[in-house]
Amino acid sequence: MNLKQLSHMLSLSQTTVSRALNGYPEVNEETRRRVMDAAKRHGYRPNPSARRLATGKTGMIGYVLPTGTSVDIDPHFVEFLSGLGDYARSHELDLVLSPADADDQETTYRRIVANRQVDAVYISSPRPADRRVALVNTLGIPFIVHGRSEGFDFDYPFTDIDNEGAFHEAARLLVQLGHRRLALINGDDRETFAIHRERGVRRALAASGLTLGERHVCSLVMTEENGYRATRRLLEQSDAPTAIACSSLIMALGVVRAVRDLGLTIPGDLSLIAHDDVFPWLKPENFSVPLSTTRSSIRLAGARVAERLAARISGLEEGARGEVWPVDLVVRGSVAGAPG
Amino acid sequence: MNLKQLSHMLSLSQTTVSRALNGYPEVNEETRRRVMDAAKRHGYRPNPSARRLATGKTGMIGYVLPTGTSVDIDPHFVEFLSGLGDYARSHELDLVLSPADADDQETTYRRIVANRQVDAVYISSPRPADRRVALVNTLGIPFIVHGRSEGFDFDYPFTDIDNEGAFHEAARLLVQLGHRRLALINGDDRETFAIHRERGVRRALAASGLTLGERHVCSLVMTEENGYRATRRLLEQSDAPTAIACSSLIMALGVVRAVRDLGLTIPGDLSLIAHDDVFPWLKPENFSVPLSTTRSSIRLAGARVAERLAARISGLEEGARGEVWPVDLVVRGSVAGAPG
DNA sequence: AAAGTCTTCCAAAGCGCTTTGGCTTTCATG
DNA sequence: CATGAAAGCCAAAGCGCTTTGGAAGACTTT
Repeated sequence: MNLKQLSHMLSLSQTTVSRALNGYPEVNEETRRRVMDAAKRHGYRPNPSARRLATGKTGMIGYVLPTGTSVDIDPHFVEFLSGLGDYARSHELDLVLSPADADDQETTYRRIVANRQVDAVYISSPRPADRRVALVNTLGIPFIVHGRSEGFDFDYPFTDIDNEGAFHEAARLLVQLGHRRLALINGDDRETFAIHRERGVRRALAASGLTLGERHVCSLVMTEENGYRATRRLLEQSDAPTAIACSSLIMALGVVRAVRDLGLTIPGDLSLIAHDDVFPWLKPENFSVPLSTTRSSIRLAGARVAERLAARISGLEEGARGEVWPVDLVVRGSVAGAPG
Repeated sequence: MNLKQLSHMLSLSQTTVSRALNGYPEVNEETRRRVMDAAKRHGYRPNPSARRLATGKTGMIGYVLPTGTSVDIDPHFVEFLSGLGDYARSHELDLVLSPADADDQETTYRRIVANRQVDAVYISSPRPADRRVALVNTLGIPFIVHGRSEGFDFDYPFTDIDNEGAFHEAARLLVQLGHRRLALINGDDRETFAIHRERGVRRALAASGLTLGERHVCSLVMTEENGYRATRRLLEQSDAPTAIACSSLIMALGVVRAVRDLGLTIPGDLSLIAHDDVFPWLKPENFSVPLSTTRSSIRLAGARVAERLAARISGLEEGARGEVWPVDLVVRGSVAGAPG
């Protein structure tokens, strides 16, 4: 059932039927009702391919997925996706993932924009002066950045959490508890979130005349194994830290294992605070010693990004407003006063 | 730059240019070269929207993503996606995720098929007599099932791993080591993979005249917390098992925690084998006691599914061939002879 | 009553591609 | 030298929708 057939059986022109269906004003309400009715009864659904060709609108949002045999997709992605999908579903938006060589995403961005394959895109895990952000900005496609980039001479819309504030609070708490030697087990420090977190820790330490030693900060891909290694390295050095701030729950698993392997205890020998993006399958309160966390649901962020993308597509949102969500500090058993 | 312009500057018809570009035989090789050349030089890329309208082909594969505020996407998904994306990238295929109400995916399947939004779809985490499989089968869109459904009067193409064989081997090993009371901590037993795994364990036990007690099998969503709870329940009952087969590495984290909480040790008091889908961020050899596993890369499965989908789209693959991959049993420190 | 203004509808022109059906030209064949 | 086939090319008809530029009729206004 296509427009032609439908309009024929209504003895109306395609124009009128199209307009009736798309809510244009210049059609009699009575007629509109008839059209709507017939459309529903015959299960008419406009052919999206035809519509896109005519309008350029696709009803899809895009994401360029960095891939490669040695490239792993972050498990956070799936949680973000849950939220995004949740919103997208209720608005009949589809998400198209365009896999790209992790080292050459530009080609893919250009392609999906040139081809009008999606109405908007989002960018995640941005780095300072991220080329993708600059690119989509000049390409002129609506977009939202999940996280933040920095160092541009233009503004852009983003949704981020207050990583600096979160880690500032976490570090401040640890300092208040008497810790003097803090360490930071961070994610890849080429990404902005990691930079912000480090900044937060440093700022809290500086406020008490302390510093974050070179050898007390590790920046690694967030795996359990890296959490373990980093912790071993930290705790086996001469001025071992008495408290660790950790960028991920998964790494925290490794931290806990390392501490145990060394015959130490949490929080007796080491206090630990990790960032929790809220996974349904791994909860900080269920760690052998309940883990203190800075918490922010990445899933909610996904829903929010989808919402903003939809708003930008339909012209309801404009400008370059960046929003920064506060992060909760949840104190549990893994922190205590500094030993000794 | 569109076809019209390109053909105009080549003083050729759109027909010829189109055919030259698409590799049709009825065009002079010399001409084809000229066309190809000009196309490349001017960066001509056929407009996909127009092409889809004309051909019906989209260059996209689809996945209906079950969503809902209380629906969590499985973290395995991201690994599968890595593999899928990896293959898709090298073949210029995009993946469109269509979020659907988890309780009504049919509408969405019908929509994407009716609208010709994708060339093929895949289905994951199938259940016995899964309605989605029956649906796409009747809808006539090319598809591959990742995993298996059962109980149909038709065959369908799938790629699955030998879950039954894997858990059969695992259980057999445990029995050989003298264990008489095995338990199974399984995933959601409405899904085929869980049923197959249970079957594998039962078969191995039966071969030695043993059985899997009702109270020795747990079917739960695969979270750390559920792994913990199941283990507590199992080990605190009168005829506690001396060995556990576990369906996921994430649950195994909970198993280990519960064992520790109870003051027991692995493998002294309890032997443990878990299934490993191979996550880059959590490795069985890094468990406090290296974990024995049945291993199969879900990422490779993703790549394979993409490959088969591409083959079906282009007509290279037909029929309903199901393929079942063997699973490796990797023995590490977490298994030992039965205590006592 | 003439002139303007809405209201409501339509024919037809795209959107950019593929494909059908045919038309030349060339060339081997009898 | 006529003939048939093969090679190489093209005009035009879709694909199914939106949108432009009217046009007819009803209704006010002067």
